[in-house]
Amino acid sequence: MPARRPHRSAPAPTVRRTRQRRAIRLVLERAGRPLTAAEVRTQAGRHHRGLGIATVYRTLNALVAEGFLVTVRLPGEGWRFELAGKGHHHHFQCRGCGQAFELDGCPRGLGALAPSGFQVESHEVVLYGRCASCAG
Amino acid sequence: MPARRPHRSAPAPTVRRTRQRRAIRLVLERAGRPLTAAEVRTQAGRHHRGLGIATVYRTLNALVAEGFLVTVRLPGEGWRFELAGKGHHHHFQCRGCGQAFELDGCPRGLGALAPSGFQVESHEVVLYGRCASCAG
DNA sequence: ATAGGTGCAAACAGTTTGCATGTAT
DNA sequence: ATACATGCAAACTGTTTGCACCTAT
Repeated sequence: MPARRPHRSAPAPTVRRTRQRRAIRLVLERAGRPLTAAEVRTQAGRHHRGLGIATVYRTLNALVAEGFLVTVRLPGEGWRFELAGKGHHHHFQCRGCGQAFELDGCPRGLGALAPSGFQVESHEVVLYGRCASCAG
Repeated sequence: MPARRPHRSAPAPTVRRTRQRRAIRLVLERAGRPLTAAEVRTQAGRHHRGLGIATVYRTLNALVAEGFLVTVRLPGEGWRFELAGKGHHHHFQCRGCGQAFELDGCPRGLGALAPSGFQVESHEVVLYGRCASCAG
């Protein structure tokens, strides 16, 4: 029987404040829209040269685990990350620049589309078109 | 100046009827819902052992190019393929079995969700929950 | 001093492509 | 007979993981 670690002694794993993490958090806080890992790397890389993509993913996933970010997936696209706590909303993707944006509001009566016997638990809505910059 | 190929002489590339293509078309015709390449391979493979995944993709993409199939992409999922010509519709994905199903109808007023300055060109709606089999 | 973080490169999954062989025409 | 189709393996993209080195604590 292996010696059991004494109760209450598990050292809370220290979360360190590194330059990379500061930069990544800052980028997300300022974005106001969901960002891909590549977008985060590019934007954070302006302040911190040579930021590795693995570090970006690890940090983003850690921020999701601690509840600071949530993930967003659009059809045919990779992971995006946005600030948590915004409540139910949907997204818009621009066909010009490819960027994703947040939308307010939610259409009603979506559940009525499901055939009988199907139980609807949640839904996603994505609008496509041109963002304000690309439409101009 | 390179010798130009004579007008009207391009030999129309013959499309061959192979066992694999028959099987793949048949699977899609009978599915009644969008299938992944892996699903197509499994189902076609019942009639044709040892069907290569590359052949499945090449055939599916050819069938899309000739207008027999259309592609469907759900958030976080790979390509799916369904029969063309069904008109505008959306999809349901079961959280139990992961399968995708077609829905009828379309909610109105989605465009109203977009902020001013954004031009909405199209939209996607995906419902999630449990299909009739998985809900039972 | 030490646990945790970083960057590189390798591993991975889904999809596509190159090439030698097979086969419908 | 010929050109298109197939199957395997390699290439590719986006994401994750292993590992030696680095650094905040």
